[in-house]
Amino acid sequence: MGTVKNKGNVREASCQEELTAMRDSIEILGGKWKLLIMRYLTNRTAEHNHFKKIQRGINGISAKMLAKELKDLEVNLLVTRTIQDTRPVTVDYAITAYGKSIIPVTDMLVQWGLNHREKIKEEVLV
Amino acid sequence: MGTVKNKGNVREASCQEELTAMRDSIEILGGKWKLLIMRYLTNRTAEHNHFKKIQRGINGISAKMLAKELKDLEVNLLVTRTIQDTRPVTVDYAITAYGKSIIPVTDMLVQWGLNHREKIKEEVLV
DNA sequence: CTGGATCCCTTGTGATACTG
DNA sequence: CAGTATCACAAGGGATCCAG
Repeated sequence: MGTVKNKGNVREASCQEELTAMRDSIEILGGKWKLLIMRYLTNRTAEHNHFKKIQRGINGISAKMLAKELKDLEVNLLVTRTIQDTRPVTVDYAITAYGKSIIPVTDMLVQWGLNHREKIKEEVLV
Repeated sequence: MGTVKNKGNVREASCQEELTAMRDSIEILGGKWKLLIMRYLTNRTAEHNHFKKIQRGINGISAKMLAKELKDLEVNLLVTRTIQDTRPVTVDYAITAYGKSIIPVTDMLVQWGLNHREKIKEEVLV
């Protein structure tokens, strides 16, 4: 992609583009919680996920953090926020169609994490 | 995977395992730089990559950060560190066979980042 | 060139208390 | 229940100087 000058430069250019793209991804999805939240929501698209439920589902996250992270995700069109007309009030969060585009990312991270745990075991034995 | 008690619990258990696995991944690969470094190195397995060269390749990273991140990656067996017998001394870094296991992860992030940029364009037009 | 040491500012994150 | 406000601290990260 992009302007192709010659064999030597093509690769250079695309590598830099790759790094830039990764920077974007990391900026939006980075940090300790966002991908966990996204994964949690993708695993429960069938249910209503209100604030407290999500907080209980993601071990260790504080209300403050969860609120902030959800807001960020909403701004980036990855989740929706819906105020339910209940008493007391609840707010449901759901992953958007676009938000589902990050499933491959979390899939890879889940796999890698599981694999890494195996790797560590091996290393200890060796 | 894991112990299967009944239909209802299976999904619960595996979901928590997924989140735990992701936490591991995020802990090891998280932050602003590590995945960029890994990507940089995977794109240049054929070459010798010494410290300064990497720093130049990854826009904006300071020597302090690069040194720290490379050390972390080395501890986790993702990169190797080789002191070259040159004058003045240079040190080469290379991705390990195991380190290549994160290529799928960075691939997904690159793709997502590129895709996201398109998405943003669309949104602006709408 | 590599990269440790130091200083310092910014940001992330947690704890707690509080409001609608 | 949802979410904000506040305080407080740890971690992230930049700049600079310096030594092997």
